[in-house]
Amino acid sequence: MAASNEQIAELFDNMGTLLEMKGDTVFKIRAYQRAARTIEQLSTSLAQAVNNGEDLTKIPGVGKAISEKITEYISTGQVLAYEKLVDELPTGVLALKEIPGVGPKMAMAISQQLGISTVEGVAEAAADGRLAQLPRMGKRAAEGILRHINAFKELGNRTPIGEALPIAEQVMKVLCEQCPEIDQLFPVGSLRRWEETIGDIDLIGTSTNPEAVGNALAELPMVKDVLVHGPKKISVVVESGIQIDLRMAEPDAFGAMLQYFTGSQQHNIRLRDFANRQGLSINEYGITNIESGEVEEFADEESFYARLGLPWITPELRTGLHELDFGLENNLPDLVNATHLKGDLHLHSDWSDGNDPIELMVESATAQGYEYMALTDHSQGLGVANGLTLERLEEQIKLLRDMQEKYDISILCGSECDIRATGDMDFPNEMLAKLDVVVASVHNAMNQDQATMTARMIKAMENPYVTIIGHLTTRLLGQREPVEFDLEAVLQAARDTGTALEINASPERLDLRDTHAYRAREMGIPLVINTDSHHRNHLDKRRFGVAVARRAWCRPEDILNTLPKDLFLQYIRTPKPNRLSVFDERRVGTIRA
DNA sequence: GCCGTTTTCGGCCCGACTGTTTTCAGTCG
Repeated sequence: MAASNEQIAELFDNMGTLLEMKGDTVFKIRAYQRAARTIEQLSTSLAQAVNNGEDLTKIPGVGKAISEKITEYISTGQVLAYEKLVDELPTGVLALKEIPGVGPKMAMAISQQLGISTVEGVAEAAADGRLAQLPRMGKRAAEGILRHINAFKELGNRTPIGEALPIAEQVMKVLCEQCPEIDQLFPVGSLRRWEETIGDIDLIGTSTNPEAVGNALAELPMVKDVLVHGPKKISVVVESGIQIDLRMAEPDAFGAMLQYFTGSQQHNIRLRDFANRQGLSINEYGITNIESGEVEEFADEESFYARLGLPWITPELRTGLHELDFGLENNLPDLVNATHLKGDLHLHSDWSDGNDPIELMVESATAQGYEYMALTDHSQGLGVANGLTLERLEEQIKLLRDMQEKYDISILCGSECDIRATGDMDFPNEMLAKLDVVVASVHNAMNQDQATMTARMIKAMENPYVTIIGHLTTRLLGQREPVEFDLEAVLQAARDTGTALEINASPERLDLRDTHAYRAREMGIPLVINTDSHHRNHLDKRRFGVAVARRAWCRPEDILNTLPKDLFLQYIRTPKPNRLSVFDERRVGTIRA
């Protein structure tokens, strides 16, 4: 199994940390960290790039040295310079840095002076007083670390956006009720960028009485711990274990504050570097002319970016990878949003494992303003989900055709049909031919090796009746790893066969993920944003799928279910792969970076 | 270690907060 981009990114992350522990120059450390962040966001496989003999130094932040290390890792499975560093430093020291509040310096001190190499060991040393004996440590600092270890155990590192966003919305609502003097209050950070997982919930706001807002947050009933309580910044932990940071800003300088706290860190570093070259320096309060020392304030982000000669950049694109270059050329795409969607093509009813009767699902789709929807209950093979037999599916089709006359929305007959372990579909083609939409999904035999799984997926796409592949990788965020398959080969088959791929908006899936969707878009594969709703209230989870599409730089014309009804029906009624022409006609060019 | 509309050498984002400190290092984002 070739090294994945994630593994390579982790290696360079660790490399940076180890160099920091060793006391190497900060710029070298940053170079490794920057390369790690960039590699995480690549939409193509580095292993494949190396095998194709591509020039890796074209990747921003990757120069000669890092390029050689990537090649070494992919061809030999290790990097000698890294192994050497690991040997030089105390064992287990990397694990200690995982504790929030413990950085490289403290990890080294704990490791060298106390001989501790595990998180549990640190907890013991914090409890028995040894930790407090270290230089620049004390009782309070040791207590803080113990608290962090306990919180870390409870929740792990990051929270899926589907859990974090409702908490943020609830806290903001209660805070606004308690403090009527709040003028503005926004989520920022990874939440505003719609990342799939969230570290902390970051909020910023303006108020005529900012201190009162901070105090009110500390006093909220759901707050179980206050970590930091300064005049401008407050950090608390709420019951679910997630941390909330609140910063209060001056209204006249809100634009700079909003920009700064939205990040990402890499975006901000590149933006500040860009500003420096214009003789300007950026901080969260405004833009300073380095020569004159004059500070300009900005009430909104548009004017802030405009001062630097850039268009406003939507938060989903602020990764620090290509967005500044595209902005400079005024080439940023007009991204898809929820109002562009004209239908949802993956919905379950209580005929299989959904919660609600068909009528309620139809009404819910109508309430979203959709022109069409597909009911796609599970197929017979998925017994645990009460999958439909051939007979029940026939019955459902007849029912749906009869129901149609009562509704304006087009009700399409569909199935979420299992892709069997062999790559065969769970229903015979004679049955599939009677359906308008077939979403083909993997639900079992997920441990197949890469070659078998790849062949299985491609075989499914070669079926003339398969409209869409559902949740391609089958991952569950934080719970189940994606299945192993050759992404590039599968994407190529999707394009060749005229099979659409789903962006499953269910926040525990988000599958395709952003980088995969980015690559699929580049290859001209029709993408469908579906909610996979099992409840009438789940259709508005589309916002999570829309966010994935936006992070993948998708315009409305890159998304199949933005097609108006007539064109969409024309698409599904045209045989594969010729139906692609209906999709392609709307797309003028492709954004490549 | 990376990079170039000042540069192939000499720069490299910026500030808040904490705890242990009499001026600041470490961590975080």
